Amino acid sequence: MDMGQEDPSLHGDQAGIGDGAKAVRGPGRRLHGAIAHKLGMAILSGHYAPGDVLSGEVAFAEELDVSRSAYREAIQVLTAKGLVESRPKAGTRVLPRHRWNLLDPDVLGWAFAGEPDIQFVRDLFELRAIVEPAAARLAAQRRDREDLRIMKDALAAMRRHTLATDAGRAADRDFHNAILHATRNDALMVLAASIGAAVNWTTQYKQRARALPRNPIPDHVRVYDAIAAGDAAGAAEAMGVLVELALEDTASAMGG
Amino acid sequence: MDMGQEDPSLHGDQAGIGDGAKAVRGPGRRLHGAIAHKLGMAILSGHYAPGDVLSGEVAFAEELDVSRSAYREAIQVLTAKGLVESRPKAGTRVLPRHRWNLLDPDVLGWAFAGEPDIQFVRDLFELRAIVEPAAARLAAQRRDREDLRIMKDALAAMRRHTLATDAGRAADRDFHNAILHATRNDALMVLAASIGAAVNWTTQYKQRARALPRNPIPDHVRVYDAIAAGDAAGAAEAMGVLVELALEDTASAMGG
DNA sequence: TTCCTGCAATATGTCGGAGTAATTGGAGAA
DNA sequence: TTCTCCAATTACTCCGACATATTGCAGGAA
Repeated sequence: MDMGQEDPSLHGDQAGIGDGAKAVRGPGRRLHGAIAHKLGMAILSGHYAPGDVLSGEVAFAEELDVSRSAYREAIQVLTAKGLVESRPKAGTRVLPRHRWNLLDPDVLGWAFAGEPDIQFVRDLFELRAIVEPAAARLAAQRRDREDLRIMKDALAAMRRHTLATDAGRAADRDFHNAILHATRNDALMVLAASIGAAVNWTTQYKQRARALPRNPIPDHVRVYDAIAAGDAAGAAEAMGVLVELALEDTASAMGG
Repeated sequence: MDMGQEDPSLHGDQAGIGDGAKAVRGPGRRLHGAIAHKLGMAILSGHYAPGDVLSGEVAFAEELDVSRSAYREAIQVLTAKGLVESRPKAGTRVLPRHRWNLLDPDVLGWAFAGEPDIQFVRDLFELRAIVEPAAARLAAQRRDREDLRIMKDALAAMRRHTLATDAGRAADRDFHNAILHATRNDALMVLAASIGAAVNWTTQYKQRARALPRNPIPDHVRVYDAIAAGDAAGAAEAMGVLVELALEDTASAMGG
């Protein structure tokens, strides 16, 4: 998924997408992947609107200074994610938004790479507020001893490092992932992991905007205790509180 | 799982992925799309297991009787959906299941193309049972007059045609889509639409397995009435009943 | 022996050009 | 005006060559 680590140098957002393509290409990232990344961000950021055509294969590939092969492979990636559609004689057009695979990890990453759309962030939090408490409920019913051990360890790590550090945020992810794993539901795991990764990206904003407004540990402990006790309703409610808090913090940090 | 190396001499109707590629290619479907479709189904059906390598670009492309370009574009599609990963010198390997974008519409389609995995179907229904009632709750709070009109029309069409006909099923989809649209949440819309499309695919089994075990219209009406009345809790509960019923029908039809 | 360094083999990645197929839009006829 | 057909444009496919990166082995040092 690779949520980004975008190259700050490409923020020169002139009229043309052209040139600078190779500058985006990080180590280990293939050329067509870089092109897809660039075009995906350009579409998600609104630089290209639905209905716009990406002027001809040859012209565009030449403008980006890459071969048609690399350009076409990038387009296949975008097509696979429902962002564009190519037809002979018509060119490749940006599809209407409702065709986009908004829950695709890469698409989410592109959406949050630039200035994320406020409404979309709210939608995601709303979905999270639906899914995560339900996940906690299932986890409370299905967790085993091993699940609880992992959660406990993650909680301890969170206490040690706090959410201000990378290690602390990693522990936070581990905790939530352990809950998802305890649901024994692959679809739920994939969904929550995608949303969580994208939304946690906004946590960086939150941390940057102001000091931690509240100690999140007690809320996490409450979730853990409910899951450990097998209290389904309690786990769902405690997790609901957690998501609600995250929403408030993010909203205030983004000026909502 | 050893599908990788095949003796090129046996060109009969072996279980190999090779040949027949062009036969799959329907009108309007591009060659690389057909390849991706074929390989995607082969992976989702377990023909290739996670960790298996798709033996060399050149060899595989030749086996499929397509050019390397077409094969590579297909691989990019699968890569974009998290099914495989290609590295120089190492080949393209099937990724572990937790990396797959299970909620991608195409991936869902491939998963349900053959014999869908029972556990996965249950996971999806569980997720549906979480998401759809929540969607109905939001719809009850946010619907406008236009939304209600569309739902009403769809309901009338369902009554006329019944779920045994294509027109009836289309009306059913319209009804549920109208509810999703009324939530004003794009992420929720995309998610529920994907799951619904995949799960409704199993409806075909259901219809084939036995006659409609129960008239679904009254349950739909109950959902509509609650949404129209702005009764959030009632809408969620009524929708929960609807999903539960669909689960029971599908489970019994699949030999659960 | 064990570990590290460097070289070479191999498969993926990228390139550019040639040829095919399909859709579109207009010319021409009814 | 409407329909049919043709031709131009564009994406699609194929091919052969080169670039690049990773792997694994060979050889030397500790």
